[in-house]
Amino acid sequence: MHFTLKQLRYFVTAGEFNSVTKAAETLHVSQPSISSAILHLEDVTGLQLFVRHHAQGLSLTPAGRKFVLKAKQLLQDAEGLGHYASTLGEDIAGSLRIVGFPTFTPILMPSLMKAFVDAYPEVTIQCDENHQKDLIQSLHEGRYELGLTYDLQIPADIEFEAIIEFPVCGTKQCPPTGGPGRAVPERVG
Amino acid sequence: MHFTLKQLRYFVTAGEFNSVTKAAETLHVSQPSISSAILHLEDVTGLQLFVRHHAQGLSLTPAGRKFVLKAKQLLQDAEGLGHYASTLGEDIAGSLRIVGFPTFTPILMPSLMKAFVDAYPEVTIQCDENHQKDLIQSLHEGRYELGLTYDLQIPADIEFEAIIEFPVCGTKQCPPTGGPGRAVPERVG
DNA sequence: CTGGTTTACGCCTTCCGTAACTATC
DNA sequence: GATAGTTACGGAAGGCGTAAACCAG
Repeated sequence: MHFTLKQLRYFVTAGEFNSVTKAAETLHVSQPSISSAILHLEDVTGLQLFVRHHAQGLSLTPAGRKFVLKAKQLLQDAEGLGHYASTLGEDIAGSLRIVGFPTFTPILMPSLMKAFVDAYPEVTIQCDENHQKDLIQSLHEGRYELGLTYDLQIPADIEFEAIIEFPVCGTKQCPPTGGPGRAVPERVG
Repeated sequence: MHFTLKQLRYFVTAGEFNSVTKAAETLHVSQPSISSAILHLEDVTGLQLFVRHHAQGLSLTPAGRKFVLKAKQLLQDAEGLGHYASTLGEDIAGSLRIVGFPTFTPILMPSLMKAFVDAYPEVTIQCDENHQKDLIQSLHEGRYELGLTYDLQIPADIEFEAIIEFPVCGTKQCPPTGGPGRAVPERVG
């Protein structure tokens, strides 16, 4: 029993208009595309979904009517999933997990977090502490989006960005931004 | 924001195993298929769903973990829709709408309906009456699955099946079985 | 003859699998 | 060197659009 979301979309809009042609215009495709999608659905379900009136559109059978309702629901859910993914990328109602190096995290984090939650109040922040090795590993495992530590032994696949430097001893104090790979700053500001 | 159910399936099983290879074996496809599906999803959502550990599988990012849950739900719904379509074809918890010709419907229907509900107790039957022209039209419109009438002026696209004949005058008294097109008897018994 | 759906067919995109490459352990 | 994920590329399949056929009013 295999069908695609596209086929459901074509079928549902055809059902809403009771017309292949209208559906084709609405979806900006040709009539045969709509028609074949419907045929395919009727094939895999074994149902007759439409009654064809050759010169004046089509109308749903009782089974088709019931099927449309559920199909519409599924399409809405699919669209909802897309929206949901967007919100995950825009940190709306998202959560940001940060892991920091113990020695200076208590000193730096409060002011950083305050500035961040002022700009993005809908983000919930969780902050833990860990030493370098475990810190790197937990970033790799995706348990945190952000780490705050020294620029020491940072693997190449973790993007590093300096926020503070200590000129006296040449050591940089800084936060590798983001989990490995894609940069986080664009996502969280 | 476009993705397919197949891509979601590939992604979800990869997430369950934390491995492209295991997912490929489970789904009987090659690794590149899984990989490209994931890449596509990461592309359209703008999210990083996995952290890649080159030599030892992959692990979901926090965003990926959340996305998996919703995606899994959608896949279950999709499968549920397929099951639902099957039940529609097997009239389980289905309804059967019959329209009969007024003169003899009150005489024939009771015994027919009794025999039917004995065989298929889970079917609810609705029975109306209408004269020939309206009867045919409502069958065409899919408002009834079955009509009970004389073998007179039955369009070619409605399947006719005789159940009683009147030898005296040569007129057949009979029920066209099923809505137009596909035969209903196989579906309802 | 008109309006609307379906079939026929050729094109193009997408998906898939094999093989080679890369990176970690 | 072994394992696992990704890239490259050639082939197959499915989806799409144009054109033609079909069918009812």
